[in-house]
Amino acid sequence: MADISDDALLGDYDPAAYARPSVTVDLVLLGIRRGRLSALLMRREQPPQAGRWALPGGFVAIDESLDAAAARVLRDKVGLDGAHLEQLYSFGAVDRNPRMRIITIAYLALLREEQVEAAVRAGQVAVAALEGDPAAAIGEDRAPLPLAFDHQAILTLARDRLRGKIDYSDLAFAFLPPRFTLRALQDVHEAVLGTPLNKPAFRRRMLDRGWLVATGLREDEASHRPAELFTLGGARRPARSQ
Amino acid sequence: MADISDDALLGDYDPAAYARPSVTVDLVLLGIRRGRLSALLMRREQPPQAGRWALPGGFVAIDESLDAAAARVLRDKVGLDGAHLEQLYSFGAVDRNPRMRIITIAYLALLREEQVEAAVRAGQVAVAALEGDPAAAIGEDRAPLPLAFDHQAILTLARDRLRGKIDYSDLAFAFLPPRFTLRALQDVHEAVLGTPLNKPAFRRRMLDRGWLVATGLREDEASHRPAELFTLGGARRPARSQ
DNA sequence: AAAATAGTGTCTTTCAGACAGTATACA
DNA sequence: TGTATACTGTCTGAAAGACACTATTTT
Repeated sequence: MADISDDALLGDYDPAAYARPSVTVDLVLLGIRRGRLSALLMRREQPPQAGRWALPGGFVAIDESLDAAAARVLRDKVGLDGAHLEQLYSFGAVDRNPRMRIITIAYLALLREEQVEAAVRAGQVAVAALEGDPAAAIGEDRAPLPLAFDHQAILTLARDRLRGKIDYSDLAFAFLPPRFTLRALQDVHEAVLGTPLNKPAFRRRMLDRGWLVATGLREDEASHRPAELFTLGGARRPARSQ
Repeated sequence: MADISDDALLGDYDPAAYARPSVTVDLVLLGIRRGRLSALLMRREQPPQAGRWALPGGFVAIDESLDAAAARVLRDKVGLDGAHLEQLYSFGAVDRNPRMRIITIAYLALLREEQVEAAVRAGQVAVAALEGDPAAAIGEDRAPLPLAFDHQAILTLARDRLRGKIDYSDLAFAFLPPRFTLRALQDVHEAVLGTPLNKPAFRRRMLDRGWLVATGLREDEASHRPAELFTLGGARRPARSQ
């Protein structure tokens, strides 16, 4: 290793002479399903770790950016387009994959309910609720899904990051259709945080923020007083960086 | 690219057959110097971008983790040990380095004043104050240092992340010696945020947090009433994830 | 009218900002 | 005693939690 530290970026050192790690992107696909924060996972059919559940991922090509690789995996492996995608964290433990050295850049992808259902119908992925600490993926039958590699740590970090940012960022809206009620917005916050919130305080906070635009329209299909529909509008700027 | 998306992580696909990006770590070394948030930079002596200023960095070896690579660069290139190191973000634009495809995982390194001075004395790095938006590196002569590659974007992100986390995390203490006064702690916050803070409110907040332990000792070398020295103690847990 | 949820008014508590005051060191 | 900074008491205003109340729709 000592050789590698010599002026690697400063001189005309040739890294081709050394073995390089492979680089992948992995996607943590999150959505709200039945009032719970849930993740989309793929079952591994091949070794290593066949039968375990994994984040959809793929190698980063030599001529594509990290963001482009994440968007490609979303499109080709999950069959979705246009979800909110943001980089989460990079994982590079030497033994995180037993076959070879792989460094992965994990991405957070936030899906609307309809996108979750579409991905499930396409049959590529399964949905699992995220519960506990560290976050476990709980299947429909309430049994935890065994996860491959270090993917439980990645899921846990994704959920914790989302929890940390939900209150001051516009991430919550990535889970919602263009028009939504304040109740639906609160449901998203509550699902992510895993705790109930005070209704008047929540409404005040959201409306005072100035991001929401009332449409004058109301939801239908309600067997009670319908709520007003809002859109995310105009001058929003996150109050803090991540 | 289509080939690469095929079951890359699921099958027994061989990534060795494809060209791989190189992977480096780059260190954003930050410290407080003369009341200003400042960064340590190295002057590039060789092309590409000779004469520009860059973050210290190095290739990630095949058998070392990302964190280990960052610690090695800190030790071998900067001559420091034991600074606070945390991963910041990964940069992977295809053309970020004109010579070859390099993906870099940027790390944030926070230094105490004595560490900044030691690194400068060792002669490997120069100090530059971070000002403006995007963050510019301002040298001793008030002239901005030209930065190499995408390192201005990395510096800006580092500063913004630090600003976002300083209030609810324990990052501020990484800039301080084991024993410090509340005034020194406030100076750190003010330097990072670039704005003055209310003294009574700051004291209340810090003390109510329960992280600080009064030592009963007082600073010396003051030509006025000496302040009490505190240490970072006991049960601290960040109020939020990043 | 009953049921159910939308939406609001208001009291209380908490906490930050402001500012003036007291305390304690050295010169 | 003067000066400089540490440290605190207290007022005010902004915002969150709690809770009860009114409003409006479907059945």
